[in-house]
Amino acid sequence: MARKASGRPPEEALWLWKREQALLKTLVVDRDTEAWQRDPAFSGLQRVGGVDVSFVKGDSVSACASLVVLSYPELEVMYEDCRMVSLTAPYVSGFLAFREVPFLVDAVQQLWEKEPRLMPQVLFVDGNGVLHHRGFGVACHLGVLTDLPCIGVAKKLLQVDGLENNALHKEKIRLLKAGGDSFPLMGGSGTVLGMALKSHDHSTKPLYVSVGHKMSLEAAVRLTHGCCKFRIPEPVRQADIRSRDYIRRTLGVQGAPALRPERSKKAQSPKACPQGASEEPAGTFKGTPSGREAYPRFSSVVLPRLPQLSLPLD
DNA sequence: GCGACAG
DNA sequence: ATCTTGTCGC
Repeated sequence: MARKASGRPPEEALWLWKREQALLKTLVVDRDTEAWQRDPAFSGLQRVGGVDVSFVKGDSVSACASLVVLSYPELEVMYEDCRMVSLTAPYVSGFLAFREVPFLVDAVQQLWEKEPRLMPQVLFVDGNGVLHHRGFGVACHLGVLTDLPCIGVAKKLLQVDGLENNALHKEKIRLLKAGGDSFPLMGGSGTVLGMALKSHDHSTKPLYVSVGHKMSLEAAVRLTHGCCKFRIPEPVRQADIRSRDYIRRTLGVQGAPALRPERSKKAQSPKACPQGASEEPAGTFKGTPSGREAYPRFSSVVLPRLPQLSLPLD
């Protein structure tokens, strides 16, 4: 029952999405807002979060959205939430957030309701922040909707505003010596959109870090390096590993030759991990008249619902 | 036809 | 994103 991907949205929808991005972009804060962000050792920082969405192989609709929270600086998982969702919007470069962000916001919202003390003080997002076609990537989008500091971490350079993955760029990468080394990514307008970061000593491919929300680029790069045990920042890496694992166990019985006849979909709770209450797949926009509003919009709907940001005191 | 294309 | 085994290195 692998549903197929919707084609490219009509220009009408893309126009609305661009308008949405332009509106929300005015709310982005691209500087440090928390004391720990300026501390040389990030003292005061205790919880870092990561989000990711993994897909079912032959299906472009079924996916697993995950949110994990790790302790800092130990980087041990203290919270995990994986849930199957049905994506409605197709993937369109430049509009990734409209496909994935609603589910990530839900996950954050649920964490706030059930384990507010575990709310991360910063979120690592798989994708770009201001390093984006219109300066508002998925990391900015999630940051604004949740009001949490966010860092965009992409694995490939998004070639926008004059940025090119050309010979010169590759040479700069080759010159990065040790983990933590980086160089600025300057857009055509002379603005630094992000940094290419060698996340650890023996990594060939850099990470492309950009500001998502409520954090300076300098702090974002420094913290990203501080969260890398491997090339991918541990919060995002754990979210990725666990979401894929969840999928593998969810349809492992049906997908491959059943080695274990008695294996339903019940196995999940290593730590303090709510496994998505196993209800109907989220993302099936209920109060939506079928036919109209083919794609979700949420800014003005979600913002008022979110709780006031007041970091839990320990 | 060719290059781009976050996830 | 996903399709995919072994292999080289610490």
